Amino acid sequence: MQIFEVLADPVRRRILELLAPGEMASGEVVEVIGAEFGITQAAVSQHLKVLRESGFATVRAEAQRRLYSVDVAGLRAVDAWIGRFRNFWEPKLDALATEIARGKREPRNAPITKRGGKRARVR
Amino acid sequence: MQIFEVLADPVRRRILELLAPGEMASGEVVEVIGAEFGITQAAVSQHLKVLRESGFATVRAEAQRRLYSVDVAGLRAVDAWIGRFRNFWEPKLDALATEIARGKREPRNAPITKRGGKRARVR
DNA sequence: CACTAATATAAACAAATACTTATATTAAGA
DNA sequence: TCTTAATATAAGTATTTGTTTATATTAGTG
Repeated sequence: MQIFEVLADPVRRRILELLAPGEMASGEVVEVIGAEFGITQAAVSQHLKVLRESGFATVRAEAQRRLYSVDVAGLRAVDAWIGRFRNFWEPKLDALATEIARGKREPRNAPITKRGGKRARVR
Repeated sequence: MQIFEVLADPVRRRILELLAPGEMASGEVVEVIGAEFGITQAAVSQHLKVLRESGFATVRAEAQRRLYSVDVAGLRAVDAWIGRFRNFWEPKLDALATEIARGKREPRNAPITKRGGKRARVR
């Protein structure tokens, strides 16, 4: 399953939120998710499997219990894709945008001459 | 459609990549996506509709053409959700991490004494 | 106005997937 | 070893959704 499809399901996103503070046993996840979404243990277990196999969660055994934790691999991959668009709302990091930002800052430093307004850069 | 489901489709993700450099006519998108994925104009048009209605793209008309652009709303929303986990792989932003970062900056200002190298901060 | 170009929409269908119930696995405890 | 606890897996089903073909819309052109 593709990483973006993994996050497409609200139950799986919620499970990741539950795991965020620290590891959690399958049973505890079943309780919370069961209460919130009204689905069975089997369904939750299948979601946990998806999270495991797609790099969003890891498990360790402790007796019969399975303790799940967040695996950053999947989340980082998603973040990396989004990151290619981040300069759209955070132009600071872009080289060109740095120049633009400097241009925008000029009016602040320049003495007020004749109401420059928007028509700077008249060639 | 939920924002994460929007990104779950590889065609829609690719369309957003195509729009990233700047606006693009529907027809151009159809050409590229059609070549890459082998789907029809109708299919692409429906994907564009999804992107529109979910806040990932905007359109403006120019004669019969529809020029699509990236809308950051959707992407920001996704980024915000991911952001809640970012401290897993970028602990810098954390309050505690800020202090650590300040500590790391010290050697830059401090005069070179005895080949500081990596072992500063020996308490 | 008839025709073409560019795009969107409708209807129908097939594949994917999130669920269910039922059962299997694995470990601890009497 | 029998039983219980905790979790996973199997099989079946219904819903969702991405696609296609066919048609509708909207704007320019002869």
